[in-house]
Amino acid sequence: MELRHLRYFIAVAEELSFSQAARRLNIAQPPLSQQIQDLERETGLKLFDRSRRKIMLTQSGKDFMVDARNVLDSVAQLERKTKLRSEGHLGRLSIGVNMAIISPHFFSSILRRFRQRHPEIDLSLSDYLSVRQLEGLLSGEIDAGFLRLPSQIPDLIDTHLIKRETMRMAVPTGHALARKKSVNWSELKGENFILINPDAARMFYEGLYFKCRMAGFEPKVEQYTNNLSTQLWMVSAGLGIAPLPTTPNILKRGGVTFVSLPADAPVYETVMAWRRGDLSPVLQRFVQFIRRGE
Amino acid sequence: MELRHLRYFIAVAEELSFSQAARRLNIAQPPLSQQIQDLERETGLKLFDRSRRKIMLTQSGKDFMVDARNVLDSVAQLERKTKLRSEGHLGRLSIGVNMAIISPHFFSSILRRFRQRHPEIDLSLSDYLSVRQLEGLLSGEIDAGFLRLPSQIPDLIDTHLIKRETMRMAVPTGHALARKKSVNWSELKGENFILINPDAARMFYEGLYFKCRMAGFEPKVEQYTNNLSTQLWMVSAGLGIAPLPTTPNILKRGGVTFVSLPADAPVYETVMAWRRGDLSPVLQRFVQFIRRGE
DNA sequence: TCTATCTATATTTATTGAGTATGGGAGAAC
DNA sequence: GTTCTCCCATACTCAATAAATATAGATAGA
Repeated sequence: MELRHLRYFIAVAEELSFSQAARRLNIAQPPLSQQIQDLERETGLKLFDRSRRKIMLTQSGKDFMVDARNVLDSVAQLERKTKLRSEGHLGRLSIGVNMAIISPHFFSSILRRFRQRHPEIDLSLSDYLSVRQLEGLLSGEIDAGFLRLPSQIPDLIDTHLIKRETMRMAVPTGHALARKKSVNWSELKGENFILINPDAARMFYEGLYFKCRMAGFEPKVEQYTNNLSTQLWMVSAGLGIAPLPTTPNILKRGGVTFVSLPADAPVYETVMAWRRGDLSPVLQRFVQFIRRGE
Repeated sequence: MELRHLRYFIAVAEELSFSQAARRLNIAQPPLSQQIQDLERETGLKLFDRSRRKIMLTQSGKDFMVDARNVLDSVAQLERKTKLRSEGHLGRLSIGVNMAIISPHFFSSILRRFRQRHPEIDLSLSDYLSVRQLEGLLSGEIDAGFLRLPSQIPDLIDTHLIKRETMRMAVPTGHALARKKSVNWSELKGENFILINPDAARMFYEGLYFKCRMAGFEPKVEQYTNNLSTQLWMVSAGLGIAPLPTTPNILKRGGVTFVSLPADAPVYETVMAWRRGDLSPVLQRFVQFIRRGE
């Protein structure tokens, strides 16, 4: 039994005429008669009563029509949903985001508008560190990620720049450096550095280490922390200084002063990343949506 | 999109191997690859990830599989129900019955056993007079009827004999004829006949009229009634005599005596009737069921 | 590096669905 | 009653396409 049989049957059942149905189906009448006969033979049911001039559905025919319609409806739904899927209007999208580096306002605004535009796309969010997101992308766990770009990034990842920030130094307000607008690399010699845990962020400090070494010293790390908040708290407590991007989320804090670094300071790049060559229509939509800044 | 595409797709998705799926489908591997490619082109979706040795379903593929299964399930259900229908195990059967002439015990016993044997067949019952049932059969209102056979029956009706009864005469107990075991036709001359309304039963009295005329008189009709009960009541009240079948449902009644008629008395034939050539599998089952006396 | 295995491509074959021509039967028109 | 018309069925041909065969390319494992 093929869909053709069911489509032809429904046409004849609705028109109650072979020739009329054939016209509607854009085929000649004889093959239509043939197919219906094949169907009747295959099902073992007499579907039509052709004894009179105007053909009639038998009871078997009426019963069969209910189930046949059911099949054709499910096919129509399959085709409808398939079209939506292929156009990226329907599907699922798993997004990773490092909430420590993305403005919640910016991010929720994006998601709100995207959900509004594409209500049929299921979004699932995960708060992951940047490195974890890259793993997640490669393993297929997430489809897109908002993360801070490490110095070198896998060849299999494509990115779109969201924000580019230069590095500044957070110093305790009472500290000698706090009185200056900007400092040279060499002036940082001997200072205690408070850095984010190297597991999560080592790669982000590579540029810093390089500059310091060029200036003739090795940065002295006083303490590693897990997050920006603790990092800033430690600075304000006078435990040391911390390199930070221009606009961290937790910006204002008593006892902390931000000092500019030379123009060749490392940059923080916040990007949206996804698997290079991932053709998922939903992802395409999302990337396009972000790229256009909608 | 054809069912073939979906069936092939499901096979590959389940086996996660083209060659394995091809073996299962009893086709060669190249046409299977072809069909899947056609499907991917038609849907605009990349359904499989063939980049590695072991192929994988893409997310689109997984989503598509849900709906494809849905379609194939509805087809399977159609085929299952169609098979049951063609074998007469599933369907509807509209039955007419003249409860005045059918033993309720006999009839309900039949229906109970048939329903037990064929729980998927919907039975609908209508209590109709015999003539009305014949109309109902011809119009398609009912599919089978239990009725008393008129003298001549349409050519388009097939019947199966349920019960054959000879005619007896019900007379008031005090009546002169009541003392006799049997009476001749000529002895009925001058008697008042109480008959069932001719609209419903005229044809059943044709044989009686014929015999009376042969015996040289025209039956004198005292009264027409609607049902056997009234008919018997009138006899017991002494208003006249009434021709009745051997075993009417309301048999015993005070003041009424049954007297035999000659051997050539008309017979009452209770039959099951259906449209000649009606191939409805459910009806076939029912007819067979009754014929076999199951 | 070689082999085995799996999928894709190219080409041929066979099946079958659709088209054309025609016949028969049932109402409708005359 | 006869003819006409419309509609479905049958017989046969043609064309589209699914499947088969042969083969190439790729990848993992020996």
